[in-house]
Amino acid sequence: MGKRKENSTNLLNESYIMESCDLTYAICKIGGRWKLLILCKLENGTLRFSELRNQINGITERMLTLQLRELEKDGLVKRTVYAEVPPRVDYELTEIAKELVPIWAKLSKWGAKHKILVSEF
Amino acid sequence: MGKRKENSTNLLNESYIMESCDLTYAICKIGGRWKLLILCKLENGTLRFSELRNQINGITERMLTLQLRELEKDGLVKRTVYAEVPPRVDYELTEIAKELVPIWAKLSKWGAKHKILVSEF
DNA sequence: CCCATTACTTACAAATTTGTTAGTATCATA
DNA sequence: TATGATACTAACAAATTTGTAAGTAATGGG
Repeated sequence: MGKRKENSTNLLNESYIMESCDLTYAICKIGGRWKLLILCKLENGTLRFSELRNQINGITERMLTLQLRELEKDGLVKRTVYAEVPPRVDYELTEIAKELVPIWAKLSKWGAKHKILVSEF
Repeated sequence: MGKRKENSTNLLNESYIMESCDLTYAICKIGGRWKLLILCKLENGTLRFSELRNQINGITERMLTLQLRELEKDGLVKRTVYAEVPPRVDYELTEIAKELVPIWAKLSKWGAKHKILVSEF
């Protein structure tokens, strides 16, 4: 998000892990603080920047921008800019991201169940 | 992993997100740097601390300990200590974690596919 | 008594992520 | 000409995660 240091142990470890484990790779792509919330909001269709901002409690414009940029770079979100003033930018899920939706659904279900189980102990 | 500051915006945001999105909740539970690699190694059965350490390239004992502790606290891994010297500690997936295995498998597949697609552009 | 083994801890430092605050550009409209 | 709306960016600070290096306890074997 800021630039990362090249050749830090940290970065090397991350690279190694992403290479050696497709699962880690997958989850890294959606691992930012707000990414999943953003992706979930987009499940039902296109939204513009301000709509996302308003639907996600607590996110700052900076964070929203950063997370969207990464999602875009990673091919999960498509960004469309309209040449209007005031500006208008739309975001939507890519095909690749849509493939994830049914998997998310299961994970989400697991999360809900697990949340209860753990909080009950 | 170190203790977190109470009442930081960061922590509040995290709490909010975990509450409002089961998916984020789920993924947070497995989001540590080495957690998935650990969980994957345990898919085939019980391993002891040193076996995990040896099978995961680059992990330090500190990190392995920290991640295992969180996985244990979150109910994903079961820790069994034997009263032996030198010490012997076994780790295995819990039932809850095993429920995730088929989901991981799909995510992992997606990751593998996505990795290729993105690197090709 | 000394050493090796195993599964950790501890104190510290570096890297990374996240948050805060204050801008910026553009142009239609008042 | 000043204002407002929208989607950002920039500089900085705080919080959090990750890594480094050096221990520790207990006990069987030499």
